[in-house]
Amino acid sequence: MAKADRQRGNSEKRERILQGALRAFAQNGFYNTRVSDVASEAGVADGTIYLYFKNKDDLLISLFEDRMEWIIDRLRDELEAVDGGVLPRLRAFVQLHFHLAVEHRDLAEFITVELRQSAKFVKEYENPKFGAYLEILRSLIERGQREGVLRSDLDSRLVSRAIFGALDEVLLQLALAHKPPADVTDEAHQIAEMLIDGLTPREHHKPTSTE
Amino acid sequence: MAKADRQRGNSEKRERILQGALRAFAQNGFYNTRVSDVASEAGVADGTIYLYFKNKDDLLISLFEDRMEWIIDRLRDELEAVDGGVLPRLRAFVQLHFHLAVEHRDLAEFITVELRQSAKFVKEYENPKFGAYLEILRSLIERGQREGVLRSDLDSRLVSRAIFGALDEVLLQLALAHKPPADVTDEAHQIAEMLIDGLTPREHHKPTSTE
DNA sequence: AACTAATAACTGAATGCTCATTCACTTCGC
DNA sequence: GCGAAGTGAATGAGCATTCAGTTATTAGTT
Repeated sequence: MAKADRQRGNSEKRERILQGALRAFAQNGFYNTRVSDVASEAGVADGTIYLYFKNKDDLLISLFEDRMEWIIDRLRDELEAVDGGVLPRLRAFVQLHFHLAVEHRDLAEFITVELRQSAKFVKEYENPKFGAYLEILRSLIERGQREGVLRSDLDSRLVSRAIFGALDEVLLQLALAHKPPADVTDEAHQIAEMLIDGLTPREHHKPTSTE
Repeated sequence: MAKADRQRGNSEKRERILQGALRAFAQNGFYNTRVSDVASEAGVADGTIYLYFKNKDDLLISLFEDRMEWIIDRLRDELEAVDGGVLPRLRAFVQLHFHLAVEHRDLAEFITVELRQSAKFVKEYENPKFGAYLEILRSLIERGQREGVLRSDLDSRLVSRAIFGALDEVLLQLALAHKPPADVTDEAHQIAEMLIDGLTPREHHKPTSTE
């Protein structure tokens, strides 16, 4: 059990550091956070961080990877648990997105604020996990299009990006404004209805095929 | 004309610095840009920047104010020139948003990437210009709701944020991907159609009033 | 119009501060 | 008592900001 303990000890400390980094970055942003801030937030010495991460950039990227993976797993699991077709799942997706964020405010602030920056400026980092997130949404939309419950004249990639953007922006407000859960459910509902109405088929969508 | 020349000379240099800052920030982000980078981009000495701006933060904020004001003025002007009701204007708004961004890629990258960061971390800066931008959209939506061409069961503030988010996220991709203008028009069109279909009234929106 | 002086605009090397990162040393687990 | 894990003071690089010195502009005087 020695090995297992070591393992556990190791990754427990790693996790503590990640948690400290999350709190610190969410509060002050990556560039305004000192490595020593993360260290004291995590209750370790400055040097310890370098036993688990190559440098400050690596800490940021690792935090992304780790937390995004967690989010994606939860989303996937909870979506699969939703019975019914594409529309209920889309609604669930929006609700989940918002409620996850409210339950984990630090995480929400971190991701909404740092995602763009980091994607662009942390050299040679492609952010594959964010791609996976979008992919969940995209495949859901494509399925809806194939089944005929969603209009097919829109590009699924484009639409999923637009939806993500809408959610993300509204989220940013929610996270910063400390809104109560009831409001969150309501706002999520409104957004979901708007998006779904925008995506369900209507007569005028195919003016060429008069058949 | 001596006085006028001095004036012109002054603000021309200020503008040169802002332009340099825009290019530099768009390329490398605020935190990865040295003041001396801005200086050389603008063709002035490092010290000169401090004759026009209090410090690096002030330069960032001034750039926001200045460029946002320019954008807002253009949006307002061009929207007023659109005849017809709310729907054509909404469509025009989306097209304008995208085409402005493509014509001014640096500006688009700067705003999409730095807006959130700055809003949150440049102390005591409330970003009133961004509020004015959202307000244009919100008042357009409210008018549509009053006139009955847009559904009234959604909060206009929430919706305008969601729309901004959707546009902004798609824009980010467009700006980074260097897409040709034809694609831009098409993507703008798709987004506009989706949003408008999501916002126009349908029977099921008021299930309580069976009347 | 030429000269002078006063003022404003500009310059960029020097200053000093803020951290990320390292490493000689200590502590822990076995 | 050995190897791994952890520590935190010391190092040094990077960079925002300053300011003594230079150059351009304007106004005043003859």
